[in-house]
Amino acid sequence: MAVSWASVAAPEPLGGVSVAVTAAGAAAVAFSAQPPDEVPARLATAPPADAQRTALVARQVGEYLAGRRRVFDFPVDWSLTSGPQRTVLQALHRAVGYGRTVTYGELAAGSGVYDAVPTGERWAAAREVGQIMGSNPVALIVPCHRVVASDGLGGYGGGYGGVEVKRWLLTLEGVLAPTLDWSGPA
DNA sequence: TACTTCACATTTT
DNA sequence: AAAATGTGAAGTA
Repeated sequence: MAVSWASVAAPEPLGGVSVAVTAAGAAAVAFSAQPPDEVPARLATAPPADAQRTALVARQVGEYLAGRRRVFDFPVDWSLTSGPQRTVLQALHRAVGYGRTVTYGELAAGSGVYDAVPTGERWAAAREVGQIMGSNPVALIVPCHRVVASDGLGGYGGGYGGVEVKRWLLTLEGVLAPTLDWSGPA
């Protein structure tokens, strides 16, 4: 296969994280310690990353999950995204740092993609942003977990248990107060 | 404050 | 064709 997978062990609700790395950067993330059997066709033809970079990505992600890293130095391979999705995700990646959050509506406005949408229909933009987050191929690195609903947590992909992951990540970053069952990244 | 209803584009069943 | 979706804002009690 053409991509290198950086697998990282992770605490509690995650279990593990795998990152697909191409020569351009991190292209996809899966919430499992074992890389998926199949990869998007786009990645199968992408130029592979050298072992050096793959190791770098694995190390930084590991440090982040351990609470010892706040920013990722490696670039993101946006080839799996397109159109408005790419615009929104890039806006998020650029504007929302560690320990910060934005609401779906704010991200929609900040990305500039929905400027033409009348104020009275902001909900539509917010919902579409939600869709984009849910289909974000580079979760974690593009911090889709830092996007919350205007009144609370909002949802998270990965089905039912997904929200648990979101909570864990936000607690890790100090956005949420630790809950009673919070055991920390270690 | 808490709960209900509406707005509506895509995607999945 | 029908239902659900990572929302937001306004209206009701």
